[in-house]
Amino acid sequence: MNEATPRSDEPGAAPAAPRFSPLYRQIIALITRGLQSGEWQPGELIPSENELAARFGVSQGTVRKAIDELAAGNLLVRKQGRGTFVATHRSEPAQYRFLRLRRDDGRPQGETASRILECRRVRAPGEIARALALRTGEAVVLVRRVLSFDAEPAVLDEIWLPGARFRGLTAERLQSHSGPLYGLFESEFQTRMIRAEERLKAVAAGADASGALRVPLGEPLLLVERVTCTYEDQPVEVRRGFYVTRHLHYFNQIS
Amino acid sequence: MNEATPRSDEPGAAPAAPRFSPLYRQIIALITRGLQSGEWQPGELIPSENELAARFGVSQGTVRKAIDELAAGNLLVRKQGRGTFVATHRSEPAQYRFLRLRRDDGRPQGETASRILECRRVRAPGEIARALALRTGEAVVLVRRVLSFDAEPAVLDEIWLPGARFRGLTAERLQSHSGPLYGLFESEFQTRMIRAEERLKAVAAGADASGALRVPLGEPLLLVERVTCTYEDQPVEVRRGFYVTRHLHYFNQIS
DNA sequence: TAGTGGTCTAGACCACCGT
DNA sequence: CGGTGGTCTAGACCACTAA
Repeated sequence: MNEATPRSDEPGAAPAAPRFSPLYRQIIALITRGLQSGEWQPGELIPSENELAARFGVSQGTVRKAIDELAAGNLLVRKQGRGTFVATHRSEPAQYRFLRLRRDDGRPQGETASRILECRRVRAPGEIARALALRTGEAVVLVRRVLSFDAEPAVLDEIWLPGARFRGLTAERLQSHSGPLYGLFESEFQTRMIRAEERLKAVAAGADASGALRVPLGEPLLLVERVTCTYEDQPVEVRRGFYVTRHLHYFNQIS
Repeated sequence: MNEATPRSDEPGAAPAAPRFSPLYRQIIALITRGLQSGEWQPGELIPSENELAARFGVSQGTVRKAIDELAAGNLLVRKQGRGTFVATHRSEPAQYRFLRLRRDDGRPQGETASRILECRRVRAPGEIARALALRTGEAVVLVRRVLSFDAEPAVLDEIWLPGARFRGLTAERLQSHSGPLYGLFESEFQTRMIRAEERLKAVAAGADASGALRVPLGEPLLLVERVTCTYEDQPVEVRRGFYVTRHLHYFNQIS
């Protein structure tokens, strides 16, 4: 590190603040900045460890530790002999990281189809605005869609996105896109979804869900409320999904 | 490593098997064995990195990498300046790793009470036996209980445990115990729960759940089916929990 | 064969904890 | 203060990939 050596932590600084930031944390921040700024696009190869070490003026081992953490956080993907790549929602084998629905029998999830019900620009209700760190009434995009597995309606999604970031998103664009939504967001709106928090509840199907999912009124549905964040933990999506769990289940691993 | 250097991978060995096991993996296995055998009990301090390095005949950095992974897997807990401890379900601040229920308002979870409905030794039904890697008809312990938060019934649990491992488990012992069940299992039955897989569904309350949880028949409930494993991914518990999610939710983090 | 990440070592120094 | 884990470095060698 050429300037601003991390050891300097001025003793007169804020008292309760973290008193020390190791070098590799700063390297993490620098690499993250490169990802965020689009210097390295999803799917692309980033410079080698030695190259980054030279650029940042630290040892290769320190860069290695930084990349280790970023890879653990699913921001980068290491491939021995080839290099380190920016993770992507498109070509990843593990793109099911965010859709945790599985068939009760172990069989693979046949064909997945998405039908867009609507895509409107509206003013953010208070609750949504709060979750997205916007002001109430600011523009948001509301998308409603039904996801089907093997022609069976499985999920009714209601998706809220900040209007500014998703300028130009239309039903046509959504309907004509194939593959995971987050792949579209990443390539068309420079927004990569990194992390999400979900709250799950069991609810009875209302008229809306009942109609869209073709299940009886009152059918127990799994309600999944998600807030998704991009870099720096910035919230950029709120989602309410109603899952039909008659032949499917939400899978979770605790470890 | 004094004997059996990892480099030796005989070329004539099984073709599809992993061809190379790094040193630190072997250290992980050795430390895990120590945990499993009870050489170091939950909550105890394990030897320092230097001491382990000397014992195993490797460098301190290699032991460090092994402990890093074990700490990431919640088997060990590092405390700077003090040493490395065996993780425990008793005194951990993050003992809520396995109970992912939260109040809808952010407030802390007042008092948690457990009422044991029954604790019987029975022959394992086929499905349970399969999940526990037992033979159908082998002895298992069936525990049924209700968990209440602030005197509100919240969870009806049906817990299946291998009879051999949990010899001597009785309703009295369960009822008289306070704190998380896994703490009891760990101190009384030398069984530490490490990892779990859960499948979530929404279901309608039947007569059983309705009565035990004091909710109307047909009330949507969150059904959580869990298989819990101890060391070496050995399954040692099957659980079916019915969660009342009127004022609570199941919290999950995707990252 | 050259270049990448993966492993292993040895040694230095720092931050934190208990005594 | 001594001992612990935490960070950083430098260098060696291995495993894997692609050209």
